Amino acid sequence: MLDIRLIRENPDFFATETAKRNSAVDINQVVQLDAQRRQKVVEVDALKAQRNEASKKIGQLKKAGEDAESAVLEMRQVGEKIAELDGEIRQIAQELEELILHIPNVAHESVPEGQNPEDNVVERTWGAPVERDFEAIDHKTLGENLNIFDFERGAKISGSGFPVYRGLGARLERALIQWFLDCHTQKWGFEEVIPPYLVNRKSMTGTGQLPKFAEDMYACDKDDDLFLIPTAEVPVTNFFADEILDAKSLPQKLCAYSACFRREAGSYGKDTRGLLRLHQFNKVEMVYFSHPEKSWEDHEELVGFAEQLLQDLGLHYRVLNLCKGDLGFSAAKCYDLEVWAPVENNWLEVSSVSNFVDFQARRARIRTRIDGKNTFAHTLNGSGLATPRVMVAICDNYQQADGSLVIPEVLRPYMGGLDVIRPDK
RNA sequence: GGAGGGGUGGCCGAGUGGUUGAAGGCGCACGCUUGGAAAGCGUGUUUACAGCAAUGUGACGAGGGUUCGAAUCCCUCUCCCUCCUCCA
Repeated sequence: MLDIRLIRENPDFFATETAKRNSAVDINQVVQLDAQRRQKVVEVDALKAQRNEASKKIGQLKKAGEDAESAVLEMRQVGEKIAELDGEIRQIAQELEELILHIPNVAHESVPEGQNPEDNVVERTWGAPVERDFEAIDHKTLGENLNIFDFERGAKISGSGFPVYRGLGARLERALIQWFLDCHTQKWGFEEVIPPYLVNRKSMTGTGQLPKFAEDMYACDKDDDLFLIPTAEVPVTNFFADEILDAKSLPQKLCAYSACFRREAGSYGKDTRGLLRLHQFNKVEMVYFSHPEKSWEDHEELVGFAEQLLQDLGLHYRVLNLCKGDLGFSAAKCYDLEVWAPVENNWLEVSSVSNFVDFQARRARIRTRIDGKNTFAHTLNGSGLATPRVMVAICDNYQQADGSLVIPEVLRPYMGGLDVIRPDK
């Protein structure tokens, strides 16, 4: 959520910047509603001041046993006027809030201009494509041959987009998750949390999934008003909602494994093969609660952690600085990490590392006290990492001519020392 | 699911219709005291909105109602605790 005071001071800037991010919200209307609301507040505050004073006098009169009837009658009328104005203010405020909740964040100055994915800027590339002398097969075929994925049974149980990992595939998936978590907690100082997978409406609004993106989420029965999390970002960022964090404790670094659930409405038929786009997948998420003056440094550090994972896996990847038009709703800046999948002949997004500055913090009321003043903290997060496309990249890069799959070295301790998965197993 | 109890400031805790934004305590900050510290003493210490400011208004889990006036009375919801029931 943007600061209404800033919008009020510089409406043109916000109109231009939010338009670049495909916002449909009319900033003019926002400014007008805000002015209306404030004008009525001033009006009603004056009436309330009058009433408070009169009430005090009435109390004194009654205590002294004197007649206060005329003042009571007069105040009854003032009370009615106050109720009327309060109602109008509430309605305007609601309308205003609804609009503001739909306005995207404003991008940082280092974010490239642009509307399309082609306008994203490649910041750097690491590694190089594998070289080999045989025709590699796609991960779906490879995985089914090796009996490590079962897409048909997943579809039977739940539908397409719900894969089953089986046997050594299940173990490999678990190895990835555990190795990710161990890096975060043992090497980089994150505290691990295991959050709820169902969250309430307030939490979904706090991180910016609601109200705008309701159709992207699985929702439970209306009576419960609970939503399946699309990412651990939601429960973990809301961990400190409504709290005031000690500035000395920042950045607070939390990480979490969770299953993630996404309806992927509107992307039917896109990347449907195998593990490329799923309704349920596994991800380890990193979340930072940062000092407002340090969040940009922290953002670079965070993307570094995600990159380190890919480097340790020996996977060729690139880092994109997303342009304004491609940036997620809540982010002020976002790096996407894309891993090279040679069989797909494509770059696959495996991580998004975002700085939301105070956008989520204002919605979720996550604050910190700086020089005696309460200020919104900055929130950041990054995938570290989402497993499915990493698994695709491993399949694409680590398969051998005989149809076996070599286990990346860092994962072998988590596989009981196993170094290769063979078709006969 | 049934019965009961409770949500007040950073924390504990008083307060059942009228200068109570809130006693008292703890904690914290600053000052005095000290060679230094502790103790002691003094002062200060919630937050949002409007305003250049003085100041005004709102907020005692949330929302609604009664009243000239609500932390205090009524209704709905929510969360926590205890007991019973049920269950991995």
